[in-house]
Amino acid sequence: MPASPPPVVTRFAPSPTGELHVGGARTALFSWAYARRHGGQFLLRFEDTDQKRSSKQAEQNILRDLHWLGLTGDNEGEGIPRQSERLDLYHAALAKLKDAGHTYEDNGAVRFKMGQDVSFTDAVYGDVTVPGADLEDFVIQKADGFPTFHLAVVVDDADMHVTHVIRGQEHLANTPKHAALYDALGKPRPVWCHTPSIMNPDGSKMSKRDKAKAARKAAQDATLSQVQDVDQADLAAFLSKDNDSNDIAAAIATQLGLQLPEINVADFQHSGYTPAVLLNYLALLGWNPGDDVERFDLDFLAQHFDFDRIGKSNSKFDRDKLAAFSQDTILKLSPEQWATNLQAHFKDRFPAYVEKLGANFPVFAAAYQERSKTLNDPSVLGRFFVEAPTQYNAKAVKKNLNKNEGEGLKNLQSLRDLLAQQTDWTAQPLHAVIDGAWEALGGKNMGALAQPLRVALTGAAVSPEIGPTLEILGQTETLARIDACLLHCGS
RNA sequence: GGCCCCUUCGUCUAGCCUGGUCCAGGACACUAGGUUUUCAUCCUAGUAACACGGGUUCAAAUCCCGUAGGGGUCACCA
Repeated sequence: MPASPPPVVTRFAPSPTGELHVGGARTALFSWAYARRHGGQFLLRFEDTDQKRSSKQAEQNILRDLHWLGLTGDNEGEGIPRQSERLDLYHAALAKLKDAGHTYEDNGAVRFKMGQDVSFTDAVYGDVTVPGADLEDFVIQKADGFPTFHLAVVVDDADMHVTHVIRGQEHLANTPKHAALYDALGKPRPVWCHTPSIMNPDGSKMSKRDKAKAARKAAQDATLSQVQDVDQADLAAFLSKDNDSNDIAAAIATQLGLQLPEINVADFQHSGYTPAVLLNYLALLGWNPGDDVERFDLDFLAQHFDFDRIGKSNSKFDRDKLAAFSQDTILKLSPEQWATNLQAHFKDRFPAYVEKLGANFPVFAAAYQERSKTLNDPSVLGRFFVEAPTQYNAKAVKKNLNKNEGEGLKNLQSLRDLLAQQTDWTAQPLHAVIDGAWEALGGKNMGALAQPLRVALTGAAVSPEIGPTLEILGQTETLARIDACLLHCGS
């Protein structure tokens, strides 16, 4: 009887040196999906052999973001392994390699001898052969006694019975080393699957340093010499590229009113994208199910994901398309669900709106369901609901108020009187009032009334439907804004 | 620079393995028109790509070679 193949085991093994970025998230997603597809296990592990840069905080943040995405490791229950806590394992492996004559010391570090040609098969890039002459002896144990990444991954993956290693393409060149290590250790090699990189629209690699880069450039362009809450020395260090602190980048962005590029999963959450949308878009960056299917969920991926449809070339991250996906899912939500989601997000991000809008929040939400690409959009588009206009767009005033000898202003004045008498301040009747007034005026276009009103209420000519807009604002505020506008714009 | 990898509309991609059904399909973006009280939604239509040069073949986006461009890697980082 032939031995049945070992159960599929994949893993996501980030180094806890920073936030989870989209590239990592996609790797995790692919690993998760492959394991699910084959009824296997998806494991997590922290690769913290870099003692200087690793932190527990980073571990927590990565886990938080993974969970937000809906990806959980099957070994979280028993505790996620940390390489720093498995030194015995590496030392044992090292001893074995040493005994077999595979290693030699080099200034306190230990190197592994290469020399033979190495061949392996990658699930995406196919057969790879590297001549021994191109392979250098490499360090497997640092002078501090810690294993290097190369030794640790191999030992851990073997120990955890990982059958499929899915990781970024930058590891392709490391793979001959890993293959040689598996062989020397007498362990079966896993299937390697290297994924292409995710790039910025300008073609550069999307990296966690992009935020620092953008902030630095903006600070230099603005010849910024001081930043609130940032120490002078730290700022100087940041500006001279001595560090890439995201905190400093964020402080600069706040001071300059700059929008930093979204790179990390948390950035996209912050910007008002939902996990389902991010995951869907990310999956499509480098993989596709064939056919012309683009919109799908985790279940679909768990049923259809496979390596053979992963592309070989790098792809650029297209925010417009992400936004379109997001808008699409918002449109498909029931009004109740949308209002619930939006309120939860606003409580967290824009509490002032929740406070000010009060019971009107669902009306506010409904007004912006068709107008939002993200959960953040209503905070920008609907700012006038919480802040009265302080100035009026000149073009809008000219077109909607002043034109035809102040026709708009006159209409606004008569509308004000009608609205002042209104008792039922809800969208439907309010709409009816304007509708009636328009007919009474014998106008051919309701805009003759609605547009002057919009200018008065928002300072410009854009708002949701006029009925809900009035309802949300409330009678007192509406009248006050009309008066302010008449005073300001009426000559 | 050495070694390795990649190259279809502006972008993500289908098609390539198993040449003909591809004067190349979908999506996002863009443009035009329609619906509409503004914006948006929605509907309709449209622009737009096989990097280049050689082969092989009756026939090439698909196979082969070369060139160019892009990416990765060459750490006691992962």
